[in-house]
Amino acid sequence: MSINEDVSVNMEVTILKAAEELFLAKGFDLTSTTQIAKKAGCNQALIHYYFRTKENLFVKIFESKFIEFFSMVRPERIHGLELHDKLREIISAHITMISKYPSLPMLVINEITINPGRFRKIIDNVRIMIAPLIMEITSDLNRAENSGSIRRVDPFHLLFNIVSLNVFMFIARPIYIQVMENSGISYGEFVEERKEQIFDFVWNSIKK
Amino acid sequence: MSINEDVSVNMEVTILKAAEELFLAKGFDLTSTTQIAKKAGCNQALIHYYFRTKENLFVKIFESKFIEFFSMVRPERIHGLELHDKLREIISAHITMISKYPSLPMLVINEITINPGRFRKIIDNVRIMIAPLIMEITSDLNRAENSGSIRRVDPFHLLFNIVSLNVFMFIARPIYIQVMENSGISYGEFVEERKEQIFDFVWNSIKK
DNA sequence: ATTATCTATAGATCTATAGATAATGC
DNA sequence: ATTATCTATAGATCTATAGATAATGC
Repeated sequence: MSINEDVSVNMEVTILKAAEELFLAKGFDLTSTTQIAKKAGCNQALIHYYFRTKENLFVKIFESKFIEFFSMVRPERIHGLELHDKLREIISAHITMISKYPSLPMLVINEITINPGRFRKIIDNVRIMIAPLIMEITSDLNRAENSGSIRRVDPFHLLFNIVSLNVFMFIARPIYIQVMENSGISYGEFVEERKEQIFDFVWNSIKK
Repeated sequence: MSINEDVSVNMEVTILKAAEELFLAKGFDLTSTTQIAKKAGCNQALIHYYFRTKENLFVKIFESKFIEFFSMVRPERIHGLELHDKLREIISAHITMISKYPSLPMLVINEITINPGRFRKIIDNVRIMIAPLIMEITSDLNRAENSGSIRRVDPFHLLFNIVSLNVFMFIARPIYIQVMENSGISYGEFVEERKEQIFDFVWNSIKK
């Protein structure tokens, strides 16, 4: 049960790891400092010694995961590509990125539902980080449209479609697992399959 | 605050209404019987008099919403239609259906995440209810494929795509509202717009 | 000396029940 | 008499803090 048996390691870090695991799996409200302490292998008071409040600990983890998550977005890598390859690359990279923290989308949505405003700062940052990507795609779409290689599409709806397709499978994972339980195909295989399927679906929809 | 000032009305029903509103908005764990009692305008013990446990009350509401939700699926209405119109109709009806309880998808996913197995019975029912719809769509797709009006598509992935597109906007509603807050377009308008956009996106993807 | 860790506990929930009182149906 | 509603409270959390003890760095 305890995350780290090696006493020589910093207990502050051990607590962070234990808390991360629990917060990602169950969210803020359903995780207790008692559970975190048990998993980290210390007593509950030590958590407050290092982080003062449960909220502090949560925000620390939440922000660091968020930054790590969005720092995976590397728009440079896709710069020179054709629209076709660029979209394939974006979809695949986005799904790979979420795969690393499959419960993060759900956590973000839940926490924003429970406490909108708490993450305004974070949302603003995300908006700033993804703005250039959106601008680039928009102008790519316009160019492709004018050259006649794709039909006329609304960039906002196209991006919303892609995000819906990419994220939903992670949100619905527990249902998928229950419904598909003896279908012989694992969840990881399904995710890989979706990368191609989603790209094909998107590309067939916009190409002329 | 209290849901029903009319004393002549059955308090059992008033409690159910108050509980429904709170459970749908915040889920099982974040709703307390104390809050339900406050909203219903009675004391907390009365809830246990009528429903014995909080869990009983929750399951009662959850199951009734689930049944109401899926009873809106009326596959007869789309029977005679061409694939093109049938898909348009299914997408529009599905979105309308969710619009009535926009927080239900989130609730279902959260509860299944927290307690998989608790809703096995319900999931089995859903599987049985939607099976004929899936069969029908599958054979329609095969027919359209053979007649050359659409390209070859995997029915499972197509349906998963449609569900992703239809449901995600409701799941992500709190984020959408925060991000789009002064964009001038209301959430309801956005949902209406999505009905057309999703259908066009889907149809363009599969048509030949 | 300072920092890390523990024990103990206050104060705030929350669910569920026991038992008293009020309202209703014969 | 029966059913509906209330008050009071037990017992189980949970977060946060105070204060004691153990470990570490000079």
